[in-house]
Amino acid sequence: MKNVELSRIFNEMYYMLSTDEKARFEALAYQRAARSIESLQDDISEIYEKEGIKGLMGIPGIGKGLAEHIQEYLTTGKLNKYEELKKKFPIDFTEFSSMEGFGPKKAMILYEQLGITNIADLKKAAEEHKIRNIPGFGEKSEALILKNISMVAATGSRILLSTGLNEARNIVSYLLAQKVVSRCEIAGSTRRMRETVGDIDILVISDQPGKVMDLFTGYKGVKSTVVKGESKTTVLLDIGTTCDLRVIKPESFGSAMQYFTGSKDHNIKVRKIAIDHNYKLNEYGLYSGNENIMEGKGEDAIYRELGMDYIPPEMREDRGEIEMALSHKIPELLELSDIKGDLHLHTKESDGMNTTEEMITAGMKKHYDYIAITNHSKNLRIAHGMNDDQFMEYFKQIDSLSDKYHIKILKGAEVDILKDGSLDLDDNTLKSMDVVIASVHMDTNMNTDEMTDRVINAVKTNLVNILGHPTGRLINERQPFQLDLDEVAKYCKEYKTAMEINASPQRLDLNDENILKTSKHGVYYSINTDSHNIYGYDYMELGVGTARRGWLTKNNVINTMNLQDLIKFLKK
DNA sequence: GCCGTTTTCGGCCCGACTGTTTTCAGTCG
Repeated sequence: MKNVELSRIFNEMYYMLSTDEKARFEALAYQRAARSIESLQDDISEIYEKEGIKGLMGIPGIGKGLAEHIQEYLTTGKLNKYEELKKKFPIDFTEFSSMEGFGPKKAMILYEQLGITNIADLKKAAEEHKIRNIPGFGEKSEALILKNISMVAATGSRILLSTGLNEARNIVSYLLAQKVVSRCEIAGSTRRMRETVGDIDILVISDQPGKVMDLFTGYKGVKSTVVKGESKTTVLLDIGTTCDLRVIKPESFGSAMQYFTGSKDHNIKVRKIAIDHNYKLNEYGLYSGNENIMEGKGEDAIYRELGMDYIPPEMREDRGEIEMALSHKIPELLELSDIKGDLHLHTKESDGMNTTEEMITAGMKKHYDYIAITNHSKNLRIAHGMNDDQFMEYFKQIDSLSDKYHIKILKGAEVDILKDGSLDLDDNTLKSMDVVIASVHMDTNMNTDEMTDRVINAVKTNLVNILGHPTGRLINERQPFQLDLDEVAKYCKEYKTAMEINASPQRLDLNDENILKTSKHGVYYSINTDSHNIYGYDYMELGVGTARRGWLTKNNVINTMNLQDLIKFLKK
């Protein structure tokens, strides 16, 4: 996959071009292209092979010029313009970009004056006090450079949504408990339920901004303070991400929520629509001349005033939702409260931590109508997978528990899809179950054709109700399998196999992009937590958030059905 | 370099914070 390389190269070209004021818009074009390619799910070389230059130009932010650059890189392995720029600026901009407060202009000045090309050089020069004498720099910026270099080590990559969401909620509770804020809300990518969080955004209303900021920087999870002002303060948290707190005036709260929820691309487009309506939209309000016509109103009023449907935060990524809102076609998205059961759970019998009864009791606390116990099959020895006899024996135990609890317990398995696409248990065993999840766990290094055939063969057994974590990816840890999801989705639709939206924090698989892609085929989904203990049930909200990012309504999701309809669906 | 219901040129979001300045440039989101 050349996507990562290309987005890194374009990003570096953005920095190099940014050093020249005349080229700043060209630079921005490279940055947009880098972001676009980074978020692209499909392999860019495949797009080029299938559709050529035209296909590349279909990617947002890629025009003729950049498409030709991509073509050059894909066919020759090099990009001339990049090599030329690199000769002129032998600076490691990619490394510098991980450093706060140090952009292309400063990097350029220090390269010209001191020959600094990377963070190690920069650290040495700062320690030797060579930077304070450069015009435009001083003692403070020298100290800040050293501080920010030490923070590069402390700040990891983007953290998982579950981590960010928990910490954001902790901070909100902490601030509300201090009685100096009258309102406190999470914004940013956490509110949009992005699978990873780069920084946490929190907005408050308070008439004592100074006090709020003092309390905030004193929060127990704060490692250090990055910037501190009356309206905005940024801290670095122990969990390895930064958190911005903004104090907002009550009359601007709605527009601030809209503004700071983002995404950036979504906001830029909404703001252009505001301009078309002769308004000016910013974080303080929607202005007609000098009058804020949104004063005191919620963010939904902004969308309505611009002739749009309200757009739920999870959809705000500029992936077509603005056009949908303008034509009043925003779907009624699935809600957490629509979920009537969890269909992927493990117990002590395979690799779970809790007993069957403990898992049942925990499921009842969620007020579910049904749950499915789905332990691993024998192929997965490391997870104590069970063989046919063990499953049949175990199901007797479940039957004996069924009368004791007022919740339907569905008997199932998470059966391995073996290398050739066959399933790891006898057909008769599988036929006796209420729910069969089939997943790939081993032999994952196959090419696209092999893996696609393997998964399709499993679906074609007509014994599979749910395709478990379809791409196998682990966020920040493991790449997805090479798999043609369009082909797989077609067969899932034909054989009434739901695709799983696995809600475990490090999986979220299918992800939003893949849901958008596969839902075109009219396929069903099942949102499951894959819980290995009683606490795992809480991850359902992450799965629902991901489904909402994929624009799903409750009609697409089988575990919103009542028990009767679900059983009918599972019988095919 | 991209883009288009202002469409092949002329725009490209805009305000807060910081440090080095004495009125502003750089960076960030």
